[in-house]
Amino acid sequence: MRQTNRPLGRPHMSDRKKPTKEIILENAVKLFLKRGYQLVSMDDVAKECDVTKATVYYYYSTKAELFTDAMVQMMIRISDRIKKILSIDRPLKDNLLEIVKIHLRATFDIDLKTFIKDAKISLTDEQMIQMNYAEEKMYEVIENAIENAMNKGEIPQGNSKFATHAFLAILKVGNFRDMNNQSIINSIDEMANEIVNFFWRGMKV
Amino acid sequence: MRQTNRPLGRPHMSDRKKPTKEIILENAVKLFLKRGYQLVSMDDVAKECDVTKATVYYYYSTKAELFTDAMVQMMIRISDRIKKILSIDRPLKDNLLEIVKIHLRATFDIDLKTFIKDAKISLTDEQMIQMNYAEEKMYEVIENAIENAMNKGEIPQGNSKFATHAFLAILKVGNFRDMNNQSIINSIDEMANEIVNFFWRGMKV
Amino acid sequence: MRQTNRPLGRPHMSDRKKPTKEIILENAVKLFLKRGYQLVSMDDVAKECDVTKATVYYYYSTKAELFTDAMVQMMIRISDRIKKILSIDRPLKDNLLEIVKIHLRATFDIDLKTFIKDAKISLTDEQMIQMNYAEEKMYEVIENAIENAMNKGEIPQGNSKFATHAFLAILKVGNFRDMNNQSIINSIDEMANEIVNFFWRGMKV
Amino acid sequence: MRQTNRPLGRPHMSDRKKPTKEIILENAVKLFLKRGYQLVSMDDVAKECDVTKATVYYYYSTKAELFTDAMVQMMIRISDRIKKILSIDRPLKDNLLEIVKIHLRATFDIDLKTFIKDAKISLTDEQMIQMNYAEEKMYEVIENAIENAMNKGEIPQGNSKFATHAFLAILKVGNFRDMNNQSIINSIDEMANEIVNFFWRGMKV
DNA sequence: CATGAATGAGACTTCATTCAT
DNA sequence: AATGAATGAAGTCTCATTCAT
Repeated sequence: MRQTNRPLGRPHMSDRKKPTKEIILENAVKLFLKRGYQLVSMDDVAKECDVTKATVYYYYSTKAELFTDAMVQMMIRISDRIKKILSIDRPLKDNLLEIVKIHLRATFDIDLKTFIKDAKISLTDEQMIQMNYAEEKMYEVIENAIENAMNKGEIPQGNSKFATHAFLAILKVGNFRDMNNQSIINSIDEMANEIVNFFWRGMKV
Repeated sequence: MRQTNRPLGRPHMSDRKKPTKEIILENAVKLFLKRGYQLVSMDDVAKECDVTKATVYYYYSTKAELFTDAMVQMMIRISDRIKKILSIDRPLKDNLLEIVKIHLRATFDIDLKTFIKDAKISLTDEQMIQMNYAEEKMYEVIENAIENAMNKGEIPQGNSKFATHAFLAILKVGNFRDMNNQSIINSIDEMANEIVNFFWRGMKV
Repeated sequence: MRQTNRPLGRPHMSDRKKPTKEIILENAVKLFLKRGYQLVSMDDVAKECDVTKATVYYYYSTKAELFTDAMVQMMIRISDRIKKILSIDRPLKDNLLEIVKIHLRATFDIDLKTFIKDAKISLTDEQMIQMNYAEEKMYEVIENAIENAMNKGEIPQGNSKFATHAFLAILKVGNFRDMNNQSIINSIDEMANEIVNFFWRGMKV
Repeated sequence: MRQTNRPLGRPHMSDRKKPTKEIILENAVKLFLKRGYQLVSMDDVAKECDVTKATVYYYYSTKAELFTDAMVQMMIRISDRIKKILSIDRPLKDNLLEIVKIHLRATFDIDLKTFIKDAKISLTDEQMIQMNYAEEKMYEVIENAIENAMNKGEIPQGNSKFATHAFLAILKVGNFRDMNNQSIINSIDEMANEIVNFFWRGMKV
């Protein structure tokens, strides 16, 4: 007779322990996004993962490397999400609206440039290149969609790079909170509309 | 710590011109803007001012206090500059263009929110309030100008707060640099025009 | 006609400002007794006196000197008080009882030796000698009274130095407070009696 | 900071015998007893143990924690020693005499209250509680022995707490040294006798 | 694969003291 | 007589990193 209580067959995904390296990376992403490079110590990461600092160093030989990996991985994930939305075949404006809404619902909002500057002195050139590359890729996804729309005549021809960054910039208006932690417009849907409409009007001749 | 053999005590009044406190504040602003809160040590500030750390502490009893004072002072200076430009009696669009041009010529560009988050855990509530207040004042200057223009019919009535932050957001597109440190549009004047036009179109019905 | 509101005659004692040096000394005594040598800074003393640190240094060229003066002055005051009580012509036991009661009512209780050790490394030999001298004088007052009583036959002949220190030691039992800040005996009078009786019995053959 | 060029990381296990934590605690006890809380720096402790400051912090995350642990451990050791002596089955007076002799031979003598006050502002409530608890336990050992003797009729019934603290107080007379570092009674045995006899007489009706 | 132990460098802060006015 | 400004030395604590096991 079987003695153990383990169910028959392959264990559920959740039962199998995730590789430690992944655990570390995920927690690192979370912590870095919340507090920034300087305010996260390797000890913090270790504690969050329930391993020792030495274990973190076993997988990532410097904090800068962990940061780079964490950021790149995050940017890739963001790129993928955006790409997925933009691949839906409907007017660009609808897709952008969707992106804005998702962004507004997300809990974090950082300014990549200021954010990375915090880590810059610790990063090697190679690491900077990796991050920059991932960053550009992220922008390209949107840029391509805009160029597409321009070619299709959805929006007038123009500087797609400028458009991309203008879009990303206005996106952040949605994250603004005043002294009393109040947003400019309370409803997320209304805010999203306002943002996309503003952008859309800006793009027109 | 300083290595020179400058004697203890107060130096002859004659050889210093500006009050030490001012010198410290100015250098602090400069350093904080360049590197952010965490990456500037009180020693850095002291060295930059050619005084000892203890002297810095004589005037500012904590780093957080120095930071707060530095930021508030900077925001007040920015407010004043913007106010001065906006007080010129000509179409708002022209004034905004001027602001954009000046901003693009300035060397620094920081994201206030991300920037302050870096210092947040060290700041007292009182200090946060001071900074928030100075920040709001800064926004109000632009907001008032926009409301004015709305009332005059220069631009359609609308959410002036949203407009203000949209303007400040797009402003930053001008500071974007890609992997190769290239701006999206090379000429400052062209970029300024693009930015203001984009904003202006976005504001229209 | 007189214009001022100052009353005729010599001004009240309170109106005349006490010499700064005295103010400093008094506050120093107070602070040192409360916190000990190390935990009182010259700044603390200055603040307490509403003068600047430099003023304190004007009168006392080092912290050690201020401490020494403060302690000596305090010990002299204590000697005087004890002397006054002991000079009353009644049984020694009654006088001791009075001393105990007064001591128990006082707010401070320090162990001189431990207390001075805290300052020792900063004190010059000369300063140590001054303090030791004042300390011995303090003990002598009691010692003399005990010797007197021995000569008068009030108590048996014996080692008067031992007796003095035994008395001072048991005195401190009255200051003991347990974890919950409770004294061993609640009523001061009862405690004083217990102490003196214990001492008195101890002195008997 | 240590100047030697000892390589980073953990040294070979072989060349160290006692666990580092123990070494640190022992040296801390020694130093704190000699100089008190304020006058012992973490660097002092580190140097005494021939490790770096960082190592001390590896085991004790604050100076207050190290102090607390050191004091508690010391009080426990004292309790144990006293308990051992008092457990010998002979007249209480003989046991007390033994305790006094051992105490007089020991090199240190501190006033716990004054001693702890020096550290108090740095201690957490929890740490104060730990120390108070250890202190009370120490007193209880003697108190119990006294109560026992009272029950056996060796000494008259009375306030055992008062008796305990009276004993500990007179004990300190033996540690008194005058200006010239002279004890009141030169021979330790004589002094011990004098002390115990004084206490014993004091206890009698 | 993972960890416990150790370290060097550097951060913030305090403080007794000095000196020109 | 009093003070504001400045300093050097030291103290507590943090942290990225290393290494033997």
